Amino acid sequence: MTERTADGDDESLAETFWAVAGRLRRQARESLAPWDVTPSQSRALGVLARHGELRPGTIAEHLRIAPRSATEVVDDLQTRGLVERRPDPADRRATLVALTGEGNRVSAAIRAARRAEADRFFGHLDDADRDQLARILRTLLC
Amino acid sequence: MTERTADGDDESLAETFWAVAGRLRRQARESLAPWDVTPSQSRALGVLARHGELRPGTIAEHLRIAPRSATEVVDDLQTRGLVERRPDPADRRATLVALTGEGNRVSAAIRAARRAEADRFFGHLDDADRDQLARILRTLLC
DNA sequence: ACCTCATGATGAGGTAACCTCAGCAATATC
DNA sequence: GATATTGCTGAGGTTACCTCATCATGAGGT
Repeated sequence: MTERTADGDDESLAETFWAVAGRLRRQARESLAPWDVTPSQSRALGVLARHGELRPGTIAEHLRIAPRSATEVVDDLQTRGLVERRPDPADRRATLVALTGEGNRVSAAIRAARRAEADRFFGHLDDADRDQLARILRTLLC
Repeated sequence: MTERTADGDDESLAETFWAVAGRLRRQARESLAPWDVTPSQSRALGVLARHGELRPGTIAEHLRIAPRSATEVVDDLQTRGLVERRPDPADRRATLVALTGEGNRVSAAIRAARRAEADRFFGHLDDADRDQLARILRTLLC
């Protein structure tokens, strides 16, 4: 009886926001399944695809995570053969991480899949709402 | 590739969404620090405060997580003395989870803190945008 | 009464995505 | 040269989930 669903719980904007985040997260994970790549790995692939070879520390900055965490993501991508490390000729402490051929292919495929996924997810909105949402979210980022 | 943003990698709505999510998450964690309660625990406290005593499975539904995961959150809250379990008189398989006195106090304090936090976070928006955002997010939840 | 199936909670074990702290090597600075 | 800083990584921890198997109980049929 009454409402059984969780819909009664969005008393605040934040709650609603998190509910949406959960959905989006699940869907992202699902849409990445064909490549056996996790969301955070795919984010790192995206950064590399956009910026070319980078040091782990720089990847960390782009992903807004701790340097140590980037090491981990790079490790995972390397064992999957999607990236390779090579010494940075400019600084022998440093390492450069670059996409392999496979990494480039997978990264491109994922990019397409993510776009499709976003279309599916945000497709329930009309164009005006999508624009509104984008604008409001950007406002929140200051 | 036409990237405009120097340090922001937000090429899509989804990226922007996750950037906002990250901010919100960090801020939530911070604002909960005084009570040594994690975000997921605080969400469970909120559900209990709003609905009164519930079974773990029902809490799971409200939080949109697996029943087993609710058991875990309840465990944590119980060791912190914020909730207690008692047998459900209506079904001997089931357990009811209720806030303790302490749980009620903490839950109320957190509720206030979260409201303050949300005001701070979403306060950059004017009323119209806040309404828009809430409406759009609810649309995304179907 | 008995059998079967569904349900509620939980034990065991796993995963993703982070974190900090300490240490090593190389570089920069004085 | 001595010292501080930087870049990466090993070790180990945390949060918040998950699935699968198990056990007791409940509901329904024969």
